[in-house]
Amino acid sequence: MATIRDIARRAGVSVSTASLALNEDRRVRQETRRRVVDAADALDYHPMRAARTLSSGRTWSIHLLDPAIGANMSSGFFTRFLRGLHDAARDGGYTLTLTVPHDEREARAVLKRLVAERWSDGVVLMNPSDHDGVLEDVVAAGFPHVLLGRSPVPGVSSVDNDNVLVAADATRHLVDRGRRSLLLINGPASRTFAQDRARGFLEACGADARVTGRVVNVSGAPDAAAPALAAHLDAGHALDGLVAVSDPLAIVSLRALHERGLRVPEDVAIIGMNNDDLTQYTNPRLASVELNAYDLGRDAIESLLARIDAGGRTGGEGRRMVTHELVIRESSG
Amino acid sequence: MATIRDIARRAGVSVSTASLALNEDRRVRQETRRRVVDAADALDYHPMRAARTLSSGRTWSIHLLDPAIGANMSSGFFTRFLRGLHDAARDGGYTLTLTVPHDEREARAVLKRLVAERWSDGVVLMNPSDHDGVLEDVVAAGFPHVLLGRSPVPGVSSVDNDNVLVAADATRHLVDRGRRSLLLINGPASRTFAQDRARGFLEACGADARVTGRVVNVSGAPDAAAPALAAHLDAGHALDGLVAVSDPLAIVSLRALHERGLRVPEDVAIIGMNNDDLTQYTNPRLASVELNAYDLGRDAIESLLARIDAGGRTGGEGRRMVTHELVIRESSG
DNA sequence: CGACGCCATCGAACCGGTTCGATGGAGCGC
DNA sequence: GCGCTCCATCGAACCGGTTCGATGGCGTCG
Repeated sequence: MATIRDIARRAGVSVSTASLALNEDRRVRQETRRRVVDAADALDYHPMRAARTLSSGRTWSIHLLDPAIGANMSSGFFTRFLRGLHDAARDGGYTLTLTVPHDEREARAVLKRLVAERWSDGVVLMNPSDHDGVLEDVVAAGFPHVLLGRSPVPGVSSVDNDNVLVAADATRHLVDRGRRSLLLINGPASRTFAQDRARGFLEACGADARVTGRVVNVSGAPDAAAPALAAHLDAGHALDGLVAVSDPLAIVSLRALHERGLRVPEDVAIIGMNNDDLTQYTNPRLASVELNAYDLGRDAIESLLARIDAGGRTGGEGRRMVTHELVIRESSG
Repeated sequence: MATIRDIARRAGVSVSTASLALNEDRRVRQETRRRVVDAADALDYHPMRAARTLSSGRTWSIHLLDPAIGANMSSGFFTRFLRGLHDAARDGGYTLTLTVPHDEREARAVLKRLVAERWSDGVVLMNPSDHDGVLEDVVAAGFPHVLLGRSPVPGVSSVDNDNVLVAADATRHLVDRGRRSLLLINGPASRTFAQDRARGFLEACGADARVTGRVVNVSGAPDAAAPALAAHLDAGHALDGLVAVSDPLAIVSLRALHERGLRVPEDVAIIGMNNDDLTQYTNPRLASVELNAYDLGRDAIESLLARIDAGGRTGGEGRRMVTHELVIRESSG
């Protein structure tokens, strides 16, 4: 392994000049730089990361803290998001690091070490649960960060879909196809994304006097959608359009309707969200809302890098919204 | 940020003694260690990673090089695998780093930098395509590594399912349920996993004289299973049992059979592989083979750590096999 | 009582880069 | 010809740990 001292010796210059030359400092003469670069090429020189970090203070890596991998989020969404993160980080010259804490206590511990041991220059916080203290920690430390999937808190940058609009667009799509009695199969009422989607749904329903819209909240496994839906129908409510906040919820609903003898989309139109891989494999194929997870990842990194460049406490503030698109398939009529 | 010199000063010892005390060297007296540890606690001391790496030569991180995220592998499989990697790495005191090269050229470049700049102590190579030179590079460099999803090459450790047995077990399951005319919807014939699975399938078929087994290879998107299946039926072959090497392939086949008026499982029994999330959402629910991706991840790390501890060139050799289980659901009869 | 050995601790070098202040030579104006 | 500035380069300090060889105090043994 060649070190910078080897390069300096071979190029016939001092170590400091070699370093300046390799970092394209304009103080070194063109011809000197040339000699240094040639020597570096000849010896296949690569500066050791840890040494660079120690002296410069920058790690050139970004950490992803994600308690939810394989848990409450769809895998397809996660992998697309991860690719977005990765690509944007790489474009900025950064490497990606990853932790999957199993509970809040562990998340806080990891975050604390992350900051104290200076593993990375910034952190992406994925879906922190609503009551954890991870956020306070990171804000208090003035450590560069960006948050995913939650409403902004003062001083915290976040990147998210416009959940109000996502739900409203999906709802309007069903209304446009003539559906009048709608139901939203929503997530837990405690989560802000669910609150936002309920709002968008109800606003879209309220815009047309002929339309009635109701909301049920389900939590835990997607299977919980089936009894919730059954209760709705048993209560005698009319139903010809169904919006689900995730594709698994939509698919469970689809099965439940089928078992009650209701046809999709003839009797009830359905649209889900996330545009998971599995939408293509249902019968009928499931309409969904593409949330552009890849862009979410890219935007998160861009926001974070802005904050890093600004020195931590400021930069990339506020909430970035990522676009979404309806993906119309058979289930929506 | 407290440094080790602050600790030493507060504890009234030299820097070297402080370092030895914190690293539990038994040369330091119990009482001195106590003082140092107390000082460290009081100042909330955390050794900076880069400094530790620079002087000790160990990064305490493992890199995952995975060209396939979101591509030819199922997302659920990937996330479970990743969790396994993560958990085992964490248990060993290591952190996880990640790259997603877009093509072979980039993979080689990343790997080269990884080794030269010493980012990590070892690398997990996921599904390297059969013709790349990544393997040669890593073997030549004597860099600790472990490979996933491919037959072992001399000097390369690998972790994998026993693909011959996976296919044989799935096949025997259908035979046990009375199926006699079987078809394997296989991956590209160039991939070793596909070769192994074909072998297992044919061996299981050959064990019973009443059973006939045929294989079709498909590549690219899972949709390609439909025409392949149609061609098989059009050729006049009998068919009452179908083994697919992935769940998407199985689901596409299921739809294709349905469109030809064949019932599952009455006319044709189906079993897939990977036990993806989506198996629960098909109609009928899809039987599958659980490949224990989490264990695959854990074993990969364990093998890698053995190699790291052995100094790179040796340790954790050969091929580790991970168990699998049949998950019986409606589609297999 | 002196020599020896052991134990705990220390100082200094080292890992491989970056950066800052100093140095020396060339070019310029007066 | 002297002094000034500017430019290119250099030496040394520094980042924050680890590790090795040296040192000094103590108890033990002959």
